[in-house]
Amino acid sequence: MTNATTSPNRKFKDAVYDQFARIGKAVAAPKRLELLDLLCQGPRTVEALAEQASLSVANTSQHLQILRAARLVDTEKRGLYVEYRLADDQVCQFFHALRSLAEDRLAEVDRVTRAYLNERGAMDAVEGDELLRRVRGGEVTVLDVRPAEEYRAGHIPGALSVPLSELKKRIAELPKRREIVAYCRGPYCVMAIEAVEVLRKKGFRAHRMEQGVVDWRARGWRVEEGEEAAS
Amino acid sequence: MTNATTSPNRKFKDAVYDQFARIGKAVAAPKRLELLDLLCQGPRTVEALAEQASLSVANTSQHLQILRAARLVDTEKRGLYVEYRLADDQVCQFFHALRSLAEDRLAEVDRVTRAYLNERGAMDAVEGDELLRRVRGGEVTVLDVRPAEEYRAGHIPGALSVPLSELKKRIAELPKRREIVAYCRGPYCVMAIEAVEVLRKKGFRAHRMEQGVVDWRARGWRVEEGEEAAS
DNA sequence: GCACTATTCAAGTACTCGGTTGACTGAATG
DNA sequence: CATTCAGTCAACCGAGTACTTGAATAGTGC
Repeated sequence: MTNATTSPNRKFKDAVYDQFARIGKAVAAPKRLELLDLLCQGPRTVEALAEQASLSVANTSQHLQILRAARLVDTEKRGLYVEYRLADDQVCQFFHALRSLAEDRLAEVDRVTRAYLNERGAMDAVEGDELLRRVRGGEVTVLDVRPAEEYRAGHIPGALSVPLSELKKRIAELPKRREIVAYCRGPYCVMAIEAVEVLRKKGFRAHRMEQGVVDWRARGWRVEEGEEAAS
Repeated sequence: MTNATTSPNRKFKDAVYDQFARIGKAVAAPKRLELLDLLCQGPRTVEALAEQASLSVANTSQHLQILRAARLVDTEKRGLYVEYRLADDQVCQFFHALRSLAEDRLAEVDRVTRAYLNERGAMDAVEGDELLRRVRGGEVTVLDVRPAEEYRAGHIPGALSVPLSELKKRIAELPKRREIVAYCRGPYCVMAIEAVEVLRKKGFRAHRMEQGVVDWRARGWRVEEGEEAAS
């Protein structure tokens, strides 16, 4: 079949697919996918990434260097810190293509999330597009419960920034009568779930929106940057 | 930081990213990417895949089972053979997203292909969109040099099926005056390159089109199926 | 039944990968 | 100038992976 000395065609193909596999290998580890997901929300330091992905700093650094070797992320030295960011918007899109491929093809993804939501006490069914419509129409108070930096890097127009960690302190600021919709990083981020739990306990009418800023942007809708208007 | 007993949030996230990584792991091996690429052209038996990817049958079977476990491919028993096919069109799209990410981000891909083309004797620069326009306009004779089954599974409208293996025999069928454009599986498939070499040696005006059927379809253009009209 | 074929399974080996630990670099800060 | 802090590097271990070889499991045709 293939003779002992591999043909130049074969060599070429092997070389090309080896290159493609560099991308594949980079996204073959769950923790690297988690890091990519976080970086889709905006740039971050190694330490921040390590904490948010529950990794040691050394380990995080190594994963990031693998991602950098695959040219998926870039670094920038900012004073004492090293800031990691996605190398290109295409990377974020690719991550989301991978994610939705997994959602569509692997029934386990759905199973796992359902199990988790059940365990947390039967979250109501997400209302999907109807909820999005009301958010867009400004019919509800929209809460961005992510850390303030991520809000600054981009948020849904009109959303208030109330990081989950500050929610209890600042709960008095929120309008009691109006319906509240909380969102965070996306469908697999649990901050909005917790926020809704807190809000409901205090008597608010609160819902969780699965979509994050990235999904919002993917639909071609406008994303606002910077601080919110002074209240 | 994270206490000994991992929080349920962490467990959930780990479980979710583990699932995503199943897709990642599936595309982490160059040979599996090559198999996926081949399957993008149409269904095939294990043996055919093994031969075209220069793998042993047993090894091919194992790779295919990994792809199947990730739900990227499906099997169908056809008499004595097992036919493997992509589980969904989304898989093909995902493969192409990965490929173009690699092309855009990894300079090595370009370097490797240039080196190969040079070695083969300075292929002329591909003319890209201008060539595509002429192909669409029917201004040239279009040659599909892939094996006949692949032609049948889908080809560029109006293209003639002349598998590379039969080209020398059937070269008399081709119109001598008209310009010929040959295509095969895509930019990293070498059959069209070889076809053009043969044609030029025989005095034809021949060019290679980088794009394959998949790229054609990705642009939203019509793809024809089945045999060519009797000549 | 029998031989034949396409594919899969099982076991073994060399290699790679993820993660830990601890030392190291290089830029502020006292 | 020593200290502190963010991040990286190096060495190591256990688990996993790609590929080979040889046996086992279907279907087909006689």
